[in-house]
Amino acid sequence: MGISERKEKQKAELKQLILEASVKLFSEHGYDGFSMRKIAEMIEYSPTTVYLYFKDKNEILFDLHEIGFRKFEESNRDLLTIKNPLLRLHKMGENYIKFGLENPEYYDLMFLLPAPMEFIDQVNNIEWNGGDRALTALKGLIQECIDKKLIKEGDINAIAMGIWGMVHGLVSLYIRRRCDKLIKEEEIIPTMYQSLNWMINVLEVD
Amino acid sequence: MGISERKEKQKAELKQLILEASVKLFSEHGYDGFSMRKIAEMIEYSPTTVYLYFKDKNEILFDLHEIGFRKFEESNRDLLTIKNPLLRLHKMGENYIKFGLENPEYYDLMFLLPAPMEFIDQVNNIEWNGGDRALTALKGLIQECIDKKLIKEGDINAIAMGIWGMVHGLVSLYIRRRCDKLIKEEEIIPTMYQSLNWMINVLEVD
DNA sequence: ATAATTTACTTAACAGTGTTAATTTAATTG
DNA sequence: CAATTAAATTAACACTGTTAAGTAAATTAT
Repeated sequence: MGISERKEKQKAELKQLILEASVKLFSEHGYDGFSMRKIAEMIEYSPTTVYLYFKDKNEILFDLHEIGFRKFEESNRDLLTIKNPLLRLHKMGENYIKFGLENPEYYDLMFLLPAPMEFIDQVNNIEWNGGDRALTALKGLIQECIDKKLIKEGDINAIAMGIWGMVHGLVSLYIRRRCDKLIKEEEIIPTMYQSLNWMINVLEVD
Repeated sequence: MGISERKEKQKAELKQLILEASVKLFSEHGYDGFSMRKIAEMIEYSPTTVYLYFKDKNEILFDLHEIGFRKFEESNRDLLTIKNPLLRLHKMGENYIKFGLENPEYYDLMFLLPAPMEFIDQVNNIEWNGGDRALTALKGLIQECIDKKLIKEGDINAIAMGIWGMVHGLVSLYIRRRCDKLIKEEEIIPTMYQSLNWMINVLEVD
């Protein structure tokens, strides 16, 4: 059935086209500038056509958030070359901050906006794989540090949430503009890395 | 001029009425359920009347965010009884988390939503006093801890941002539902306090 | 006391949003 | 070539924030 195969391929292509337009629209104009009607306009279809390929706006935002996670994992590939787990942990934190600063729109979607989680709630039997992979990686690395007695012992979950919380907190305070009213412009980003630095230092076993 | 005085008082009263309706609407239904038209309906005026008392929606949200800060400062009054600065720092962190968990809508406005910062940008000669007071208090406390050699030395700004970042990160991951897909429901909140606990412990000088 | 003016508020409208139902157009199958 | 299926569209609903224009009442001036 070559004909139905080609049709499916075409359907997949239009879906891809919608997604690509969405990526462009979202990464350039963020959540506020993002709308179903604008996507339709970009691909030169009527707004309702988009609904033949995606259940709703949240499904598109969920897909975009997954693209963000893949981008994030990509940016973490260079960690594999670092042997020392504590050093790797430090670098992982730096990468996290760097990713957030360089991809604020994706970061927003991955960790700040309600949309992707709302989609997960609506659709059954679906997990938050992106977040799960990230946290699992972090916990594995912390365990390694503890095993090699590089950092002080403690509950893995608490340590992981603490470290994640801190870098996430820094990035999201920055993205949501809670820093620029309190800290001199040119000192914000250096301070963020210094904070991470300080934390890695204090948790290091002497 | 008793007559114009009374008129001004009436104006102030309606402004207050709008604000009270806004508080109720926002704290019960959050940002998504909040609209100018709904406020108008609540106070039984036309939607455009609201614009005679507030420049736009962002001004109302800014005012609400300030109410949130006052509520937060209120909840921190019990800190004054604690003599030991490190203990006070710990308790301040706990209060921060507790406030976020108990007042997620206010927290959203104070630290997560763009609206209040957008208002500050639009209006000239206005500072983010709420955030400024909070960070100043935190930095003062950290300085006290360092002076009394209770915690390891380091750059005050970096330490303050690190601690704030961490508690903010934890609370905002919780509010934006990034925890419940990764951690067992009943373990989330205890883990948050454990994370704080762990951080206070590692930064303590031996 | 009556006319002019200011104040307080409303109606109507614009330009947008997500989404659904009904309808048309095009392609495929019988 | 007709019947059916698939794909896309138009129209509509119920919202949103916000502005311009108009109305009614209260206040001030003559």
